[in-house]
Amino acid sequence: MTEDKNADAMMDVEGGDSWNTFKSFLAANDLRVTSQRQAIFRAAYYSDDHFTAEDLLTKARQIDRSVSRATVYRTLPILTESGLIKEVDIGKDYLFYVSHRNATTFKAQVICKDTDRIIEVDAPFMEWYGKAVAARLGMQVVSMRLQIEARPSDGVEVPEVPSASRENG
Amino acid sequence: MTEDKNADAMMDVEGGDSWNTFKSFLAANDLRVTSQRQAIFRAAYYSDDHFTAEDLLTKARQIDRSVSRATVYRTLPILTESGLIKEVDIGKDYLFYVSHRNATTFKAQVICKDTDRIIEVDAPFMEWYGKAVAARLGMQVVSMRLQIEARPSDGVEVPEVPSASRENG
DNA sequence: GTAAGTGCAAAACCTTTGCACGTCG
DNA sequence: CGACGTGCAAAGGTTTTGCACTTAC
Repeated sequence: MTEDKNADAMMDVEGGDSWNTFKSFLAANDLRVTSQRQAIFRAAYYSDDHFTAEDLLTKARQIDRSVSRATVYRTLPILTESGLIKEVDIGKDYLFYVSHRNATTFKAQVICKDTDRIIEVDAPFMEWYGKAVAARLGMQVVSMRLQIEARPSDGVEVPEVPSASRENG
Repeated sequence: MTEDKNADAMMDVEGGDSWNTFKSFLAANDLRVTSQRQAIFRAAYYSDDHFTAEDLLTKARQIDRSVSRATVYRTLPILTESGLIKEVDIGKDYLFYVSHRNATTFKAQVICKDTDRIIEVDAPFMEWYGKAVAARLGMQVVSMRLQIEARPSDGVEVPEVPSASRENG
């Protein structure tokens, strides 16, 4: 049940057939295509915002009732390793994730202390800077994160950014 | 027991009387000076490396046997709020802390994936960069972190840095 | 003397894991 | 049909908390 055509139908919405990317990744790693993985993939990849494992469980269950928490936790590493989503650790007790659609350059996170909103900001310069810092220590960058906790300046209203938690730099 | 003179005797080792700073902070916040807090302060502030809560418990107990895990966890926020130590979250299940002696400029952390060592690196430029990024969103920086996971470049031996996990930039 | 601090052990919380059953290929 | 995947519930591991006792001031 939940034939491929469902996912295939929406695969071109974002311009790339990411569903096929995912299926290929599964095949390449001798992993099976299950209805649960498909539901979790869809819920995650087409999310417009940062989400937690619990969020993802809820969304995936709206697609396929049989999805369990354990399977969500077991599928998240597959999605991150396939590059379809990105893990975002902002130092809370739980992790966030974001769909990696369109992501090309390095992103920093601005975390609003008042609203808890996470804003992904292009910071291409950081890629160079990180490499330089690491090189000075004779090391190669594996990964990197820049996070800025901030709050609205006095008198400035936080703008509503409907369905777009990404900004350009 | 454990008279003030013990702490007072070592207070000038690092050039500032941080013990008095701590006592003042406690007084200013209507908190009491206890032997456990003194032991934890000493174990934390005079640490030469990043340490966990568990590490701190062990070290503090070498100074005062009566220190409990609960008190360590209850004292850590006091130490960070007083500015004597700094919390370092590198995304593991547990937090690290570093003594904040000498710390003036913004530091980034380079985390060696091979050795798990954390190296504090001066990155004063980041202070400006973070402010600029936040300002563009109409926000003010509350705090910031730049972390670089890296591993030794091929053929490069990681240098031993005895009693100094801080580097200059 | 009284309010604050402490130790102990249990609770909390997200995430992982063991096991028996289900299902993809 | 056999190996991989899943759901459930219990376990894990760090940090927090309730409670009765102790201690600073």
